[in-house]
Amino acid sequence: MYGADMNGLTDNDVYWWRPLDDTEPDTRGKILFAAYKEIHLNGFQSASLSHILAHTGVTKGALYHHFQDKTELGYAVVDEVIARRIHLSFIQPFQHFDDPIEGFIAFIQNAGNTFSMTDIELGCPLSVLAQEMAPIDEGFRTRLTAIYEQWHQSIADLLLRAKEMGLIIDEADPYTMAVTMVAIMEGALNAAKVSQSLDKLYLCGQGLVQLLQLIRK
Amino acid sequence: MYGADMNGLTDNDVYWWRPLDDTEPDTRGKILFAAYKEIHLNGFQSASLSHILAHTGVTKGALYHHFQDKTELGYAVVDEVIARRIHLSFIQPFQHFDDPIEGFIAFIQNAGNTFSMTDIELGCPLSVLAQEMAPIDEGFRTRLTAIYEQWHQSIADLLLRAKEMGLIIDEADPYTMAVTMVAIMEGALNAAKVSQSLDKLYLCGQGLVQLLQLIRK
DNA sequence: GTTGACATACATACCGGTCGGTATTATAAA
DNA sequence: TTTATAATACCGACCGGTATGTATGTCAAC
Repeated sequence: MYGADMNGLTDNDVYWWRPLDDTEPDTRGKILFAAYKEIHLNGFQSASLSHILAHTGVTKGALYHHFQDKTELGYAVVDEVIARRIHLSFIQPFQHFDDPIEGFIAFIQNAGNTFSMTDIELGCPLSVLAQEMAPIDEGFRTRLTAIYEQWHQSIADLLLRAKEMGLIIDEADPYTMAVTMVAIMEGALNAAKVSQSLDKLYLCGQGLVQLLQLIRK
Repeated sequence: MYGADMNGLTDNDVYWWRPLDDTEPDTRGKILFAAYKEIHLNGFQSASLSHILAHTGVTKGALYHHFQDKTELGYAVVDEVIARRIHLSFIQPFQHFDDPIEGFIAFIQNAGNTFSMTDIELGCPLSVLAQEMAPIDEGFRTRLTAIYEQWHQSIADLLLRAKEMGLIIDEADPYTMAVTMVAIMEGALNAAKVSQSLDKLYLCGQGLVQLLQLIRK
């Protein structure tokens, strides 16, 4: 869902949101993206600054010039990389469907193709960080909660539109369904990650589509 | 769902499956349970053997007498603590419902009461370990996959029984629905953990109950 | 007197973080 | 246009602390 080529962005440029000319060294950006990958693979606590530096060729002095400490680097990864990826892959696309339910179903059915195997192996970075850091660092927790809330709200908005168009049954509460559907998507990615295959992801996709069809009028 | 007093077991004895007399020192068991708690809180990689030893009063020599290394200790925690907790809380109860669907719904509606705040804060230990270790250690991954597979299968069995009893619609495939429903339960716990409240858990519970009622005949 | 169940002291490696120094660029007075 | 000054960007050796893991010793039981 935040696949390697989604939205025309690749792993190497998805985190840029301001134009850069070639001469600009952009040490900060290099650190940020290397940190994102290291954290995605190892989690925040086990992420090694030495590894990040080794992968970038940047020195420790440069890192501590741009970031106060490891925690602030982690916060920056959440704010500037993860939040943006989730927004681009899961929030923005849902705002432009003509038929909300049809669009949602098509999105889910297409989702399986948008994943690289790396995505499956490493799972959703939002979920990974949330599981690890939510209980032990309030700064991470509030940031991650805000991202989830945006996600829930965007799906709820979509279902509300569907309801106003008379497309879904009255018993389906948009926000309740939105939270449930996000849970399915995250649970699906988790299951795929553990089993290291797409099978469980497809099954959850089918289950989610079936849920959408069941609440359809 | 693996709440503090679930199945009449508490955090302090849920991991015992063989009787012990009072004189038996059971150093291994003490290490095992302390390691479980440390791993549940910090994850495996950040779990500190020194912390575990400090909490138990056991020495390093004893630890390395009973376990080859940290990884083997982690495997033992999965095999002997986590697998058992999941089985007791999520698998065993589902095998004794007279009416599968009614029993399932009652289980979900009651689930909110069985959680302690610690459960919410720390999340599902199965999910936590899976997210962290699946991509980087095959021994963990296979063990955790096996637990998930049992869980999926037990729900699928329940839904198959329901189908044979003519309780659910033909379009509902038991295994597909089972995987989806486990995804909802895990996603729900994750959402509750991040938001540090039961609200999202209840919403997902409602969503799951609604799904069950929609596939009902 | 051999084995199992520990206890203690130590070895080694890596961790995040600091700090004095330097190269480059920007600003602006002379 | 030159030159003084200041801020920014970066370098890398070093530090204290903690991590896992090991080597050796003790001691009770059979």
